[in-house]
Amino acid sequence: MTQYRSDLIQTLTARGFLHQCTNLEALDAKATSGVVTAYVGYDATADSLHIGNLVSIMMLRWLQKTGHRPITLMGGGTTKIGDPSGRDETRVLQDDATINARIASLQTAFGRYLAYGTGKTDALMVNNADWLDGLQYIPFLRDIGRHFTINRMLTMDSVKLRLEREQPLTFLEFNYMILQGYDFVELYRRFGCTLQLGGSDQWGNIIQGVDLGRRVVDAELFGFTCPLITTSSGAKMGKTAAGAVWLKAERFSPYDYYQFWRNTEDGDVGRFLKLFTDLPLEEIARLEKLEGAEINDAKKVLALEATTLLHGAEAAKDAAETARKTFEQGGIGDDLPTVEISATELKTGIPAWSLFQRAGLAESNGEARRLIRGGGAKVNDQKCDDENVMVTADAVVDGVIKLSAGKKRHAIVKLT
RNA sequence: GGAGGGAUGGCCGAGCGGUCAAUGGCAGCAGACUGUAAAUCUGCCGACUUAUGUCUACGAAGGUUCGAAUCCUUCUCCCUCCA
Repeated sequence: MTQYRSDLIQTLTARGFLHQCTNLEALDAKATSGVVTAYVGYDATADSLHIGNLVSIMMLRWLQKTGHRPITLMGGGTTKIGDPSGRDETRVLQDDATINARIASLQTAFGRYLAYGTGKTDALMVNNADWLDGLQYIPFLRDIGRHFTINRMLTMDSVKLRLEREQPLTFLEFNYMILQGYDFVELYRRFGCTLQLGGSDQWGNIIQGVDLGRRVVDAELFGFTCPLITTSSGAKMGKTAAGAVWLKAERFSPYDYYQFWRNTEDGDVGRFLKLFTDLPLEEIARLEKLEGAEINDAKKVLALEATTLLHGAEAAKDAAETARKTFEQGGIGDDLPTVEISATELKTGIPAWSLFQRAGLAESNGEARRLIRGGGAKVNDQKCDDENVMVTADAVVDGVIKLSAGKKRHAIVKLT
């Protein structure tokens, strides 16, 4: 492997973050000689970040750890346009209020990974609505628009794919890459930002910014992308039973988050440890050597470390403990999802199917019935094969009833 | 502006008057095997206290018919060709 001089590039490459870079040698040299300011843009497409955003956040984290300054750019302006990259359809347009509420909600997650402040390497939070909202059409076209050729834009993947698939691409969306390019230049002007990080799908957009920088401000800007993270079986990461893996605790509990990492496929453990934890590479190398059932230990480390980063040591430990109790001892952990049922209601008895639905283990009563018929349901670890059986106060053990759907999904019913 | 074609369940995609809650594939859930892994095999996969029952659903609204995802009319959106 090539040796790089800067801690930054050394770390990013060794940990598997590098996919493409516009000029790696020059960036390496620059990172050796001083503080590099770099940014990643996040559009407010939801009120929480998800696992797909995590790789880029980890890149910013390493950037800061190796003595540079990260900027998290909130797409208050660009969200109003909608990035066509990787999409067959136009995104639904959101109004200002929604976008601003989402941005506010996103910001908390970043604080877990980056240290914000006013110091030399403290992270900055910036919103591109600050400069995009006030743009004037004609001056913008003349100053910035003239540097973009349609010829070039048509060759961009995001555009090309849409056209090839005969899906409509609106003029609004067509402008997205211009605005993202302009963001880069604006961040250079305001903060001396010379590097944009992002996922490999952002390469085209990033390149536009780099080109624009050379033309408009005569500066060499750098682009650096990380690979799109998929599991070794090729599935896109971040999809689970419950949908996307969100970073917000209200949408995806620390326990679920822990379990998500705990269930990593064997072949991904080493790669994920490098990308999603702070563990030193020597330690990871040791864990990677584990084979067979022992690799579960590596998965536990991965789960604990990743959860600690996002939700804190306390919550991570609780999640790990709950998982240990639930899976290794067949007991009940405190972090399991809980439903409260009144004691009087239980006295008369509740049908099993209804209980599973209310505990969130099935989305509808019908699904709960199917679960029970299929033999996947357990009450207090006893197989429940009659959907109509009444669960009464007799089932209460130590004040709770434990429900299981399959081997991995559990919930507890508490009396009130 | 003119002429054609299309819109089906989370996605892809059959069906073209009854037997259609709608073939198939993907995704998902459960079971078996395991290591809370992968692969494989099996079952399930609109809702309703489950019922040879009811309701909702094949872009939207009307209509024809004993009966419509399927036929007709209007509307909306998309695609292709011509101008």
